Formats: sequence, C-alpha cells, structure tokens
Amino acid sequence: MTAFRSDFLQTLQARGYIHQCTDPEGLDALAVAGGLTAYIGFDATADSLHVGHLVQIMMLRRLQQAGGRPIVLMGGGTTKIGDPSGKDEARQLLDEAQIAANIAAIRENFEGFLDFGPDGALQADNAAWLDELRYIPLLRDVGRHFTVNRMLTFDSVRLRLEREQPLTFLEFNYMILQAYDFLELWRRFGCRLQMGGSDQWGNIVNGIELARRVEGAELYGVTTPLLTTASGQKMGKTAAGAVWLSPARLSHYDYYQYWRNADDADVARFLRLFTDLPLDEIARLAALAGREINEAKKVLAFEATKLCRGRAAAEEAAETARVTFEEGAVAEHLPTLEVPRARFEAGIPFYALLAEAGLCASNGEARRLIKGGGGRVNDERLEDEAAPIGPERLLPDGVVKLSAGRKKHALVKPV
RNA sequence: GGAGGGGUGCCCGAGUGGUUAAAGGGGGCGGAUUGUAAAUCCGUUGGCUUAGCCUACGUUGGUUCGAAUCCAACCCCCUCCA
Repeated sequence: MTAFRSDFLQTLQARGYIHQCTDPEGLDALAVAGGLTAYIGFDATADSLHVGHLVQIMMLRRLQQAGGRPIVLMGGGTTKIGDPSGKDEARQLLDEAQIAANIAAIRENFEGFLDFGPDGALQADNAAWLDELRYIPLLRDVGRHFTVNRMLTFDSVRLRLEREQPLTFLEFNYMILQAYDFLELWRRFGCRLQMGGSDQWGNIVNGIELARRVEGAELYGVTTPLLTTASGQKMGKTAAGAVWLSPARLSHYDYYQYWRNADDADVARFLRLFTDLPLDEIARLAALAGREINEAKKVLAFEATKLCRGRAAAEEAAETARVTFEEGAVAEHLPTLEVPRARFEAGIPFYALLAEAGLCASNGEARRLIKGGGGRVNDERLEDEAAPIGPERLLPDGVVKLSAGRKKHALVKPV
C-alpha cells in the first residue's frame, strides 16, 4: 500500500475509509499542495440520511479538518432519474415538491459534521444545471464521449441486464448525468475529487473520463468499502429499520443506543470511522477486554451522538442510558407516551399500552411478549396481559415505566 | 412463436382436497446465561374487540360440504427449442 504524504489521505487510510482510489500518487500530491476540493453526492429520496451514509459524511469532515473544501451535492436533479446501481428495480420516482422538501431536511443532517461558514463547506444541488440541460447539445457535447459498449460493462447496468431485469432508458442515463455533475463541479468550483461508496466506482470513473476528454482536467476518485457490522448487517440498518440521522425520525436516546449496542468486534473500527478521537486513544480503548469494553462503547456512543445530535443531546442520552441500565431507575428522558388523564384513570390494558408506547408492533406482539415473560411495569414482571394500567401504578414522579424485554423502555404519562 | 418448470408467510423453502395460520431453516422478538457484546440453550413469530372472528399461499373466476392443494383464463419468472 502506498505511503501517503498528505494529512488527508494518511488519515483516510489509517482510519479505514479507503476501498479504491484512482491514481493515489497524483491525488496525494494534489492534497499535499493544499486547497483540495472534493464532493460526494447524496440522493434526496428521503427526508433524512441514515447511518449508512455516515462514512461518506465523515470523509467530508476529514477533508475539512485537513484543510480542504467539501462540497455536499444534493441530487435534486438525479433523484428524478434514480440510480440503478445495486438495484433490481427502478425506484419510485418522487415529485419535485417532495424532493425539495427532502433536500431542505437533509441539509440539517450535515450541520454537526461540517462547517458551512465563509470559506467552509459548500452545498450544491445538481438540479441547478441538470434541469436546464438541452437534449441535443447534451448528446453532442457529452453523449459523444460515452460508448454504449462501455456503458454496458458497468456493474450498475451489467448486473441488471444479466439478471434480465428491465433497465429503462431513463435509468440508463443516470451515469451520464452523474459524470456530468463531476465535470460541472470542476468547472464551477474547481472540484478535483469525488468520493463515494464502492458501488459508485463506475459512476465516479465516468466523471473522471468525461472531464479529461472535454476539459483535459485531471480528476480523482476515492471509494469507501461497503460497511457491514460484525454480524453481517448492512451498516445503519437494523431489523427495525434505518438508523436515521434526523432527530425527527429517531430520538437522541435511540441513536445513542444504536452505537452503545455495537458488537465488541466493531468498536475499534467504528471509533476510527465515526469519531474524531485520536488513533492512540482509540487503540487504548480497543485494548479493553471483557466487560471493560463497555467503557469503549460508551465513548463511541457519546462521541458519535455528539457529532450528529450535539453535545447536549449526547449528554442527555448518555445520562438516560446510565440511569436506565446502570441504576435500573426511571430516567426522565426515556421516550414518553402521553395519555389523556381521563382515559388513563379508567385503566388501559397492559398489552394495548405496550403497543401504543411503540415497544411492540401490534397488540398481538405485545400479548406474546407478556406471555413470554418479557413485559414489565415499573421494572416488575407482569404476566397478566390485560391487566389495567391506571393511577395506582403511577410512580412518585407521575409516570409509569413500561419495559419490553431488558432493552426497550418507555414512560407513560397522563396529561 | 413452440415445449416444459415455477410463482407459498420478513427471506429461503416444504406442502398436491379436510386435523394447514401452512413442515424445516434463516432472520426477528422474548426468556435463561451475560458485560446493554458474542456464542449457546429454551420459547415465540399474520391481525383483531383472542376459548371466537377476520385476512393469507401470483390475479380473477369456477368445481366441492370443504381448496395453498382440482379446473379455466390472465399476469410474471426460469429452462430448452425457433
């Protein structure tokens, strides 16, 4: 492996961000010279990014820390096409209003990670140039540089064709537009580097080629490895769904708990990728064995939450987890279900309350949970599934604590 | 266009007229153990107003007391031939 000279690439390599890199020596030289501008594109398919996007976001952060300028490219234009990479079917297309709302919401996700101040990170939206492209000029200027023969060899297209899944002409154009993005960002901002997940390699290389042919520009690409957890799950996905960065989608506490519950085997790697802690500190934490490694997990959870949600949120989540798990007490910031007082006073069946509080997906699941001995009220096992929960269960601080198993807790509060 | 095979629960996959909400595995959830980890063992795993009812085996219709299972048409997928 190449020994990099630039802080930026050294850091990326040492912390495990690099999967593939075009012309590492050339890029390293460029990074040493300073003022490197790089971009990563994000689809606007939802109103929040999730932990699966975090490696990319962290790379932009590393770039900024190393003195470079990150560009967050929102795919306001490309989202109207839909990236076929890694998919067997075209995505449902979103309308413009939806996309605009998503972009505005996603912007919030970056606040903790990047500084958008003067001379700081930039945000761009490829709709700015893609929307107004004219077909014939585009074909003549850009289309002539793409042979269909070659386009057919890219994984995003090839895999779909091999499986004889339909690939629409609309989707087939995606790679051209993404390549055009890179060219346009080079023209507008002098952007020299595109980063992305390993599935973006083909799209990135296309952009580099296009810029070389059209402008004679020397551009670079870096991809990250596909991250999975030690248990083989895709990073950022749990059975319950995506781990969202947006607090509107996932509470601070749940975000913290996602990291807190990391596999032992993942802790060191996650600390390197998702926190700013220095490597020697991480090495120290990673050396903790047995139950000691819980300390490292707390640090991971705290640091990761701090970046995404802010210090206050991280402290609150850490305290909530500490009181809940280490003291076994009632922590005030647990997710709370508010119930109208009149209804509460009449008593609500235990199973129904578990479901309403979001601890179980349905009444049936709640009943099974209780039958299996996993339902608790105020930390005491309650095996009567229909037991009415009412005022007599209230704790001194005016709430009832419900638990589903040992890890899921919620409060019920009459209002 | 012709010949054959197939579409089953979150996923894979058995099931060819009734005791099938559907074997088995994976995954999920819970319990035991533990360190809020992993591994292991046990239980559980469609919904609901739960001794009952509703929905479910590609779609629609039919045969039958009764169908995931039989018939017809349609849609989609796979293999071979043209």
